[in-house]
Amino acid sequence: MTDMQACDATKADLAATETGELLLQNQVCFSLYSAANAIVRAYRPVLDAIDLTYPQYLAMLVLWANDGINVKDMGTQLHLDSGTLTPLLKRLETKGLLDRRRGANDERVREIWLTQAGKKLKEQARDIPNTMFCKSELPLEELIALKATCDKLLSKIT
Amino acid sequence: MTDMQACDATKADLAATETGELLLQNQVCFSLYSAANAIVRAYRPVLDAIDLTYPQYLAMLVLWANDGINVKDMGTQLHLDSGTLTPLLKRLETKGLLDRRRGANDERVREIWLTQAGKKLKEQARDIPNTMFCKSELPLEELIALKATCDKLLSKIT
DNA sequence: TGCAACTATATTGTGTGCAATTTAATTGTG
DNA sequence: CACAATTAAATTGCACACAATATAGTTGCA
Repeated sequence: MTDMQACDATKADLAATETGELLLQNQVCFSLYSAANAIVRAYRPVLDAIDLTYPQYLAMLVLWANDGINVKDMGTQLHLDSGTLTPLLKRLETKGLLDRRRGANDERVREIWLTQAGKKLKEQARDIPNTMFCKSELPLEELIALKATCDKLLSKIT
Repeated sequence: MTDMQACDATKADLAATETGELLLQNQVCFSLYSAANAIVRAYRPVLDAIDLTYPQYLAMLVLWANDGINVKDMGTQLHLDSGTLTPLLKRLETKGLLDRRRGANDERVREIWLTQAGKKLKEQARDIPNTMFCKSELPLEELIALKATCDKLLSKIT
């Protein structure tokens, strides 16, 4: 009743042939993909004020809550790997927001530490969540439900 | 009661200071962004079988329903611009799936026409929507609600 | 009709995402 | 203790997204 309920062959065949599953209009994933792109676009003017991209802002969120975290643990939180994070963190280092230090015990590990400028930026970011909330113009309950479904979907397909 | 309900200053201040809005765990947008990335990853092994990326697959969906569409109209449907679509369509042309013809009436317009191989690929893609539906392991109703909220969000922030 | 405004596409440059591979350091095991 | 297996980052290569700009081609209107 839970796992396979969605994969009943008869249901699936009916859906594919009669409701046009190969139409863009019927693709949940496309809606999610488009909404995610739109979110990054909507953040842009807001984040321009503090000279961050959206992924850079996410990395800063992690650091503001976990100063000194290493690349692997940041990657676990952000669902991103070193191929994405290493150059991103180098750019934030160039901006003077953080330092990338080798771990004292384990030379393989790269610890990411906020600079004073990096810590200070948190104050300027204080209003961003509410600004974006207002941009969405969606009821809080609907956003909460959206987050719950996205989190569930992520855990299922990862 | 509708537009500004979310932006009440007192509510917002409370939320920011007391519930930690600058925490990754409380970011709806981050969940959406991560789920969208995960979707592209989940499509990869499925689409490898027909040698398409996820954005290329979306472009093919548009073409299978609108053969001969131009770049601008495809961009409207996909919420993507020529900066993204021109190189993507060139890659699909190189694969032999489509032709890029100049419009007969208007030389500025680029019409995209499926080749025989491009049309034939639709048969091989027939099962993909259901395969992905099964991967998600989410009830149909929840996916429908997810799509509705994403579509609403997209229209609000665009 | 001339030509400025507009439109469709293409190009350039920057920053992701991510698979695959490489490099260097650490750990487990005989 | 040697050394294969493992691990953390970094690197490489490719394909997006998208802002900004460039290039043609078309249209409107004085």
